[in-house]
Amino acid sequence: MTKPTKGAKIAEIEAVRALAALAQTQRLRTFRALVVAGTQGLTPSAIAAMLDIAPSALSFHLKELLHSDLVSVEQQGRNLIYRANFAQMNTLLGYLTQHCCAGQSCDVTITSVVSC
Amino acid sequence: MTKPTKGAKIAEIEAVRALAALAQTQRLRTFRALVVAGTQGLTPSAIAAMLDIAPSALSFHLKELLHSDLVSVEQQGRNLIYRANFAQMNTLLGYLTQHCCAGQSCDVTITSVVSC
DNA sequence: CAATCATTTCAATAATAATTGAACTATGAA
DNA sequence: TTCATAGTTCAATTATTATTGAAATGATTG
Repeated sequence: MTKPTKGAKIAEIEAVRALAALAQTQRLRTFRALVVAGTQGLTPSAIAAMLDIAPSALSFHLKELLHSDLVSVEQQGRNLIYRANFAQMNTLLGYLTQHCCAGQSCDVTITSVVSC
Repeated sequence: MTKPTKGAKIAEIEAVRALAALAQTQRLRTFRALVVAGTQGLTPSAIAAMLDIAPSALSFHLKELLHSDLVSVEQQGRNLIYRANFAQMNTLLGYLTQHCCAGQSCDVTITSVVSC
């Protein structure tokens, strides 16, 4: 048994914002790339190269992700480093599980999810 | 330990669709209401009353939810009964957990999620 | 300092999504 | 039948999002 986290709470409006941030192909891919990159993070140019997306479009999408708190930025020299905010993603998953997964089959599924 | 489910897979495009379906206040509320209602489900008029939403707007939102397979409908006399599709919600959660939650802190969170 | 690289910002446009109200369809009840 | 109820569909409108390219910002290097 892993130690359970408290799991910060999230308001409906923030949940909607985070869902909207992920509800777009380019942004979902961006976020996934950041998840894969882990603590090291990625620069916008690296992401743009991976996803073949225009810099200004990427900038726009990164801002959406920032606003929903799903990613963070840090400046490093003349690069920016974006990182996935795992805590916020977990908070979102917690919200969805608690509010949108009540009732039957829920705990079964949650257990399956542990395989991640 | 609960028995783990297989957890149907979902493609990126379906995940995006499901996320988009939930990424809107009225629809998130609608879905939540259906989750709470459980197998009994709810009629559009019941939902419209609960959420104070115009019938045609609700119809539009329900269609979005249907398209993303997060809800199902069944006709019953002159009413329609909408129900949350828990399996699809679980599939979405599985997708998010596997693809957007890799790396550190994931299993910790998943465990916390079991409390749902 | 001048040049360059990384990135953002801005304005214009294009594309999608949401809201409204009226009209339509189907079922069941009087 | 005829009427009322439940819900959808449609067209018009409005609002929100996304894409583009050009210009601006800011840090680093020569």
